[in-house]
Amino acid sequence: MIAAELLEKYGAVKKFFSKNDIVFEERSLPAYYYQIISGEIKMSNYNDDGREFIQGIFYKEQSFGEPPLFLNQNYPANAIAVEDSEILLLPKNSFMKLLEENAAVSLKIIQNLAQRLYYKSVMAAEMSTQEPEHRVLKLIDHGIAYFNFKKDENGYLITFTRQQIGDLTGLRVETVIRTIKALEKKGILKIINRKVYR
Amino acid sequence: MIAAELLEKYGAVKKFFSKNDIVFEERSLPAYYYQIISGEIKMSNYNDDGREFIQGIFYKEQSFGEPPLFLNQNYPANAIAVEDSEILLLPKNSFMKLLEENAAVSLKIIQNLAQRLYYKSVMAAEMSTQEPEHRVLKLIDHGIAYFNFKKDENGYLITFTRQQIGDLTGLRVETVIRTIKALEKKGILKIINRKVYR
DNA sequence: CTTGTTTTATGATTTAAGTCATAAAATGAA
DNA sequence: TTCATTTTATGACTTAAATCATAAAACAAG
Repeated sequence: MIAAELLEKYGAVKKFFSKNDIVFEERSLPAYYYQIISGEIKMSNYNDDGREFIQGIFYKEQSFGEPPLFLNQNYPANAIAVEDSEILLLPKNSFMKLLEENAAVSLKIIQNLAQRLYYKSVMAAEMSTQEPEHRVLKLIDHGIAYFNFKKDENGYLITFTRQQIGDLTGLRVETVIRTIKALEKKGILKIINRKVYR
Repeated sequence: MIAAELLEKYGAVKKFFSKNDIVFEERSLPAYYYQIISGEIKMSNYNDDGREFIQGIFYKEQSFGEPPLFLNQNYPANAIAVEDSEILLLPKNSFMKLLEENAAVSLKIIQNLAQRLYYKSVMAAEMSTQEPEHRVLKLIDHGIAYFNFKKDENGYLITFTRQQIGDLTGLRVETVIRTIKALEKKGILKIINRKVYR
């Protein structure tokens, strides 16, 4: 996350996206640095038969879509507003200038990319083991650490839908539903009127 | 990749690893920046029942293991020499100093992390679609672009074993063997005395 | 308040990849 | 050169998750 004032100083503009609006599309070329002011953005792919895979979900103060921007490569996924969102857009050239002139920001970017790479590594290993219970739990535990899940008297409320969990772990909804029930039976999760707690 | 002279100027030392030597272990804390001079290093996880998942394979001039270094987190995987290798090791503090004093290096690091994140994103989407042919082909095509596969009159020679392809894609050897045969039958790959060409 | 859509839920069935067994080539070490 | 190990290969069988069908509850929009 880069301070909003700094981004604006270099010419970033605020843009509003309604729920389900497309921020950028797979295979298009990056032109901006994106940082969320408010709302929720998901990055996802659709495979040939329309099945979705969610690369990640991003919330306020988080940036997304930098890798292809730095590499001059096409986006490997779509970015879509999950709910009404405000995003700061900074054109690539201005962003690179900002980086050059503010050394501390580079380290922030590095740490952010490192964090995302770490998540991908952990999830990749987990997804390859093929055990739904493992996959779902790892995702949930990662979510607690890095998404904005809130804790109350029942534990952390997992704000992902079963469908989203499926799209993030490569499992089908039915499998996720059954897996979550199995985890509840084992006492690892709680289900309180359909909401999942950990 | 950072110039060897620059690394040495900051105190990097050359270390030799024999085939199958461990460079670092999962769950240990990072202490060095690693850059390969010669040889081949794989990063991989072993799940509860001993099954391996290869996060990546790295060759000369490439660095590996930076994300946990930047995050002060435990390594999520092991690094093992696939063959005899020489590696430059630079202690974390010196590495951070090098970064501070050499702005251009930060951008290199960013681009390198971006590249790896890009690969992970593409493979994650591919692995979740569950189609072995897709997974294997994506891996091979990525390998052609970023690993050192050599082209000859038959096309690019894929220097991964079936087992490695399996460990990189989350498939079993038998499935990889059958998948490669199927891809050959479709004319997408060539098999010339057991070697795979693309 | 009603209606359409999304989310959660469950049972029955299918299927593709995993597992198991076994072996021939190829490779490498002694 | 021989022997052990790794890699590639194939067939038979099993199994776990996907698929298909169907529905109730929850939620959102008009």
